[in-house]
Amino acid sequence: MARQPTLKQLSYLSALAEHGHFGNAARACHVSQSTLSAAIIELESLLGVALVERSNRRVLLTALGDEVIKRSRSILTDVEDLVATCEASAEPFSGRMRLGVIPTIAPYTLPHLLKQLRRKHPEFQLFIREELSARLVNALHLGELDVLLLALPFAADRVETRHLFHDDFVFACPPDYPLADNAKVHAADLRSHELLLLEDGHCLRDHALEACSLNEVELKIPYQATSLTTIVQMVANGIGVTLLPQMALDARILSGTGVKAHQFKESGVSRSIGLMWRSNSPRREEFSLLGDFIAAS
Amino acid sequence: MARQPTLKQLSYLSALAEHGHFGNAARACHVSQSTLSAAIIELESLLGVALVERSNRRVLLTALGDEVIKRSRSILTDVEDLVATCEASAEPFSGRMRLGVIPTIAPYTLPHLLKQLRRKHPEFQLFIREELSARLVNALHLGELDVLLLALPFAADRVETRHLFHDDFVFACPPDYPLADNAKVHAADLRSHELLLLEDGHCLRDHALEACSLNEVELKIPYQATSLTTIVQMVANGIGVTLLPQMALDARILSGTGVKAHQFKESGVSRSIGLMWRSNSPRREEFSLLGDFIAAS
DNA sequence: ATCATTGATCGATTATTACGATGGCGCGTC
DNA sequence: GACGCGCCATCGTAATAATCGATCAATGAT
Repeated sequence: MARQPTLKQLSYLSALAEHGHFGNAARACHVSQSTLSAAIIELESLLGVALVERSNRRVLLTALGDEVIKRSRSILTDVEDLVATCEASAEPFSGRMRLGVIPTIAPYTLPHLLKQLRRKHPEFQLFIREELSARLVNALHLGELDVLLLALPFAADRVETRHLFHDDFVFACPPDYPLADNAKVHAADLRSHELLLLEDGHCLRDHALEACSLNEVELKIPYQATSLTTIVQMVANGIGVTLLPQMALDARILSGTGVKAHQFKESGVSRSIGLMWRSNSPRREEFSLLGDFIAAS
Repeated sequence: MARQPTLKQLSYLSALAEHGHFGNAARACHVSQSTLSAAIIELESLLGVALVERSNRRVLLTALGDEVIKRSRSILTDVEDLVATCEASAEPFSGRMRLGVIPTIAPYTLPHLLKQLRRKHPEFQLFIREELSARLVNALHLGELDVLLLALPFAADRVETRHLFHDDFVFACPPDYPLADNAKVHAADLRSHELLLLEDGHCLRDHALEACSLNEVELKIPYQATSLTTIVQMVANGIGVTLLPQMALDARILSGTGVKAHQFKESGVSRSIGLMWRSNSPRREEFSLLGDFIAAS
């Protein structure tokens, strides 16, 4: 395997080509003339070719030297770009980050969040991936994602989580449902309704039931949908009732459907929204700052 | 000025990303694990960012690390290309060379020479510049050219020259000129003819006169042309006679014109064709080999 | 609980880089 | 044509950095 020239050698060569003079080039590089001379000699010896032609009056580039200079300058520029990229990423909200989000959060939180991020931190590149919690955690451990935005708790090893805010559940029923407009419902009353829920795998399902202290087996669950929007349509058509997260309502998921929403009499009927990252991730503070940002926006 | 990462560090990082394991990567780089570990730490410290995420089971790349890896690989490839370019140029006839040629040689020698070069040394890139000797020497000293192919002698400082071969002069006259077909002419006889020569600056003019031991003032020179082809046309039209280099005849400069060529009775009526390069050029042997090639072809 | 694996750390050694001083060469000058 | 000047190469030495083997600490696996 042939040895490689040093970036330092290449930059010295570049300076030499620019100044056409060993002494001046050395001064520009903040090294002694002998150092630069030795570096050029070493470089030429390494490459096995003559790059510059010395004379007492000036220094000339060989035809090959010219080619090498061009390549060297390109390489040096690339290295500087690499460093600049890292420098830009050194401060929070200026690099790139891969965020996994579950489907019952993404459509309701991301539009506003991304808009705010773009406004406050235009350099920040946030890549989004929307999948079920289990898949997200898997991707997290595979290193495909850096941090997850999901509903907690969700069992996972070697991770840290941070709670951001609570997202209340509300009771959603058809327009003609026998319930006064401003009435609040009891979580326990759900047992007597045809409850529409998302299909297995969506944590919203589990969290909603748990928040209401309900057990799946004691409920009538006629159908399982794949998205909250679908469920809302089904509720609007009188097929049943459901539980919706407040953030979906805030995002106007009910607008135009006539479906009525009722708060629960009990407090704490909610899910916890939080971040999750690998416990040995080197970007913990940055994730934490992202959490602050999400909670605040 | 921010410090630069080392190519070694970048290659270690690349190996680490490839193997996902410090020990294996170190083995692949033929260094100890501690060395590679220290190098990565140093690199991260230098860039001020976390590139890899360590755990006891595997090594994961940060999102930024992924970006850095991509850039690093590109840089490393560029460096390898640079080295390869030089290696290819290390052996003669495989790099690039800038050759200056005078107008009274170029059209008659280059076609065949370049064809042979391409055949024997397809990797060799020879850049040609055609100008008068004085300009070529100037360009040579400016470093714009590496070597010249011209007629010798030509006064110049700090150069070395090498004679390659003699190029005989022949006497060229109109078809109806009063001279037996196979007759040879005396150089001294030129005094009585209307002699057409190239304009000032062409060394052919001086060399031709000197080869014939003639002085410009004792000749009838009705017109000065800018190219041998033009002169031949004028000779064909009966305007006068001229001296032509044998290489031009070999290149069939007379074909179709009816102009007759006559050798000189004297031997040594010729010009010397040779190479010239800066005396401190580092490619002397290569120029010499090029000379061999030209003389042989 | 114990063990195996892995990356980080430590101290010693070696290799590299850098410097100032000096030498040698080519060019211009007197 | 001898001299002086400017310039790059070389040398010896000092500082710096790279590398190694051994060991430690942390983390999963058994």
